[in-house]
Amino acid sequence: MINITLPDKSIKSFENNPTGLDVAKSISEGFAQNCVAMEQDGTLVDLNRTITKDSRIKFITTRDKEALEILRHSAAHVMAEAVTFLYKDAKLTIGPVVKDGFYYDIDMEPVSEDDFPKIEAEIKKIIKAKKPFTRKEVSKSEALEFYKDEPYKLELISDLEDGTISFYTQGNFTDLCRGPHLPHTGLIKAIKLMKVSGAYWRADQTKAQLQRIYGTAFFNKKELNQYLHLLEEAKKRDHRKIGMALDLFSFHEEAAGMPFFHAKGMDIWNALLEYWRDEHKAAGYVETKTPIMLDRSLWEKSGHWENYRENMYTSVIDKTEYAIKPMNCPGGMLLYGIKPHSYKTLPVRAAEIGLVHRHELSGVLSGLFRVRAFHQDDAHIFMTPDQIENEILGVLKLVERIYKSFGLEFTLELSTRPEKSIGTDQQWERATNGLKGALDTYGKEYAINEGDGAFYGPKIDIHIQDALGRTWQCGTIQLDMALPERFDLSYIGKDNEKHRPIMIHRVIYGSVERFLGILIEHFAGKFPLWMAPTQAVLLPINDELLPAANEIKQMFEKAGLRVEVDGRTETLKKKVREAQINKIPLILTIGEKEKNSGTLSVRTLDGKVRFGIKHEEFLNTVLEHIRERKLDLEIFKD
RNA sequence: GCCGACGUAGCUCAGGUGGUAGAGCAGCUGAUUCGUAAUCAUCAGGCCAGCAGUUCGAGUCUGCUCGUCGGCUCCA
Repeated sequence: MINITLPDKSIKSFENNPTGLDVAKSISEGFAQNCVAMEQDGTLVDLNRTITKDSRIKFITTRDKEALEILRHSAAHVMAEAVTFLYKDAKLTIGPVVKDGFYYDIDMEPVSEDDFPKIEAEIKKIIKAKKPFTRKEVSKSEALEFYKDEPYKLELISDLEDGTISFYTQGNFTDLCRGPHLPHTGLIKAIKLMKVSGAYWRADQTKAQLQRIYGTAFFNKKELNQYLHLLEEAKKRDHRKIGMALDLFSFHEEAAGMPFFHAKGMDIWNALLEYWRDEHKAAGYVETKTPIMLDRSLWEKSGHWENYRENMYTSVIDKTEYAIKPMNCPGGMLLYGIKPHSYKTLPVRAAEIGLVHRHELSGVLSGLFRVRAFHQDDAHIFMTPDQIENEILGVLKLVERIYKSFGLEFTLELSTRPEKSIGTDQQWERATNGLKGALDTYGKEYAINEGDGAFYGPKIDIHIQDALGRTWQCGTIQLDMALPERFDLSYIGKDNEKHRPIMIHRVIYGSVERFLGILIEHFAGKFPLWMAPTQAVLLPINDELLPAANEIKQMFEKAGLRVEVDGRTETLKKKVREAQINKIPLILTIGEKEKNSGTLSVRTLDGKVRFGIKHEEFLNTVLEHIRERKLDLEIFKD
């Protein structure tokens, strides 16, 4: 007699040892069909495992998050079967589940995406056959014997404990695997191979080059199509494409990884920084600027020469060695050090839009997202220990204001002391508690990454979520216990003694370049009015109206708008079309009627047209919209 | 840096197996003067990323360099 306890605390009893599937079926046939695995006393196992003792069972259905991982893991096995069937010499290595699907690293002849249809056809056959996955536990010696011709598997097995090794078989294909798996291959309703790339065995360049085949799988076609649609949407929004199309920036061979900003790109840039300065001034920051090239001795003092040398550009002039700054902090330390400080004048909040250069590996460069020269919206805050909590709280509030103003949601992560670190236990405790205290007071949920902090202090990372639901780490607040020490910074306390200030580095945009790239994709190039490079374009209906359009342009420019006139002798249709494609928020048409009545017809990017808007009304509405940095594209409401 | 793919007009792309380059859009010029997503015609535009090599002959084949794109963290 076996008693099964279900999550709702109900108990089901069975005469003979049931499988998980039997239990699921006893609930209902329909329910059983949606089950992919189960948790037996908290351990994830196969649904077709026989239950031999009283257990707590929780079923994993296709709706659970774990189910997708199991599905994709099974899909990886199916792909491996297909590949080994088609390529007899292929040697399997590992095939894990990743964020958007799965991959399998295989030692085989190079394949390309052209080979996918062939492999996918084989995969479809395997799925159609509804082959059951069966688990077999084997001894280490059995496993080694089974894989005597598979060097990678032998290496994997040799790292495993005897008694913990299991094989999974579907049809004629067996793979070393911890499991669990789907009941059978037929449950993989939607699978697609995505791409191939090279990868090294154990990510080691000295080892064999493997073929990494990426795929993804879902429980139904609809979800797969949604995922593919998202990828397409992301592709359309690619900031590199939009940046080119809207004439915002470019890259040149003469300076790989270092963006050139065009006039229109600079309009956005300036709008971003103007906003940033407004917020920082209001939050009690001062703005500073330090040189981009500093003497080697400074980098030795800061520790960068020792730890960051391979990423730094250097130059020798007059026998003196300089390094171009990869970070702003050492310069910031010098600024703090130029005069004595008192506890009365702390905290010091010194911001700097610092241009930094880092020699990133050539293969990792990617548009504005990964560059070699970029601006950090840095700030160094120097404070007394009892100011930590309040200062961090202040940064968190500023972060919230700024991200919210772009319509970006965000999440927080606290990273604590890593194994390799400097400082005393007491220092770390005080610093970490300061960050925690601020986070708790702030009140938003946060995750904790134990041991993920920098060697010089704990940190809070801020992840933003864009309009497509993708996440990016931009902001970070790092407490630094090393640099004040290395630069011997101090302040005079109430006791008239010298004390070491606490220092944090923090960025909110992170890299201005990268943040701009994220915003391009977030807004799909349709920037809110206050950021848009060209805010309004005037379209005279015929050449006679061109002088009138130019007059209005001058008036609007005086009022502070970025306005253009499209004075070409083209049809209105064409000029409207191009203005729409260029994503200009306000498309203003001027014909005889408008000229005579001092009005405009206003078309916004949503395609709506409003006629007969007086110049004054237009300016009032638009200037207010800009002043308040509103996000909606529908600028005029009915 | 490593692996793979790619690099042709300002942009998007065609150019089997080698025989000194083509389209659409953009641009110029002309006609059209037009009411909310493409008016018509004409013209011009290229050291085929760069450097070597094979060849009578290279956009096409080979090697190298530069650049771009996708990977290189996810451990059966």
